[in-house]
Amino acid sequence: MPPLPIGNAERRFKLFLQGKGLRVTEERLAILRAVNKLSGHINADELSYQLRQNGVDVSRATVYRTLSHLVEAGLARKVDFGSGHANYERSDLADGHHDHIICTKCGKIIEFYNSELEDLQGKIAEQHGFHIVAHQFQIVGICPDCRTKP
Amino acid sequence: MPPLPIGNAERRFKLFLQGKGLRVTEERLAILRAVNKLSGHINADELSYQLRQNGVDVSRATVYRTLSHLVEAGLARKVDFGSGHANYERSDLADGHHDHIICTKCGKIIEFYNSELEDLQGKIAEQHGFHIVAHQFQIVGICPDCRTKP
DNA sequence: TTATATGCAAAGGCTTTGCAAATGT
DNA sequence: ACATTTGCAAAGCCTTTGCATATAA
Repeated sequence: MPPLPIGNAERRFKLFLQGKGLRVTEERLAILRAVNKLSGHINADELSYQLRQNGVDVSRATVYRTLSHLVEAGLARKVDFGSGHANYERSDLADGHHDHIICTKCGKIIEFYNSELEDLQGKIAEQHGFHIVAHQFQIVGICPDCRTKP
Repeated sequence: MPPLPIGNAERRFKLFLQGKGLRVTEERLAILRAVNKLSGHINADELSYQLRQNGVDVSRATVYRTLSHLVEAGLARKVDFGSGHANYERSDLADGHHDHIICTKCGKIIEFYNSELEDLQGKIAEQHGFHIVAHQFQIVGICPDCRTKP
């Protein structure tokens, strides 16, 4: 008998909410689903718009409040590209961690995972006596496309 | 005969300004000096306040405008810790590049330089065909002090 | 002299918050 | 039933901008 499908984001979110005495609302589930469908990044405004396109009408306030919960529940990550607004990405346990390369010309964002980097992070933290919580690594550069074009 | 003291920030800034047809004003020099005295980070508001303490009265608007110039001139770096406001640090050529470890408990920020990381950055960018402009690396964790205290 | 810089105050984004109405438990 | 959530609109931040005045070149 195969194990139940674990890592189910919806169930995890419900457990998280219930565990904190918070309520499982349609709005919260809709936002979770939208985030969970993401392959890249999104900001609160885009998320609001996308939900509305799908017939779900949630206020920006609720989007912001729910995104915070998702981050706290470990189901989303907040990433800051210095653009003036926060971006969010899905953080499925199966996805694992990744970092970003950003093109300054076209704004393209590429995700990558590099195990050497993960190891190095640990070494550096250790050297300074820190207990790691997370890290953020961003490379800013010019992508192949923009290098060949004017 | 020893060489002239090179890397003089004030002279560099003047050359930068003149080269762009911009003017060398007292306000701009005062802001440059304040940034150049920094050992850590500062945001626009703190910088404004600090200048005022020293008897220099510059508006926040000018502080923002000048910080942009300093960054463009390569004399300051803008760093984003996701705190909702931008931080700036001195970027003396002699200082070289460095990254940050941030304590989530007390907010302490430690700077470090790691050559392996610099190399790795190059490798990763190359793998994706990017031409590097810069990178940002931040480790978020709990510092030794906060680990021993409650 | 003349184009640029400054300061002020207003406007702009993004995000948070207070409150009454709606809703999950 | 009742505490929590939602939506709305207002308020809060940080940052940028328009415009008249001041100033470097």
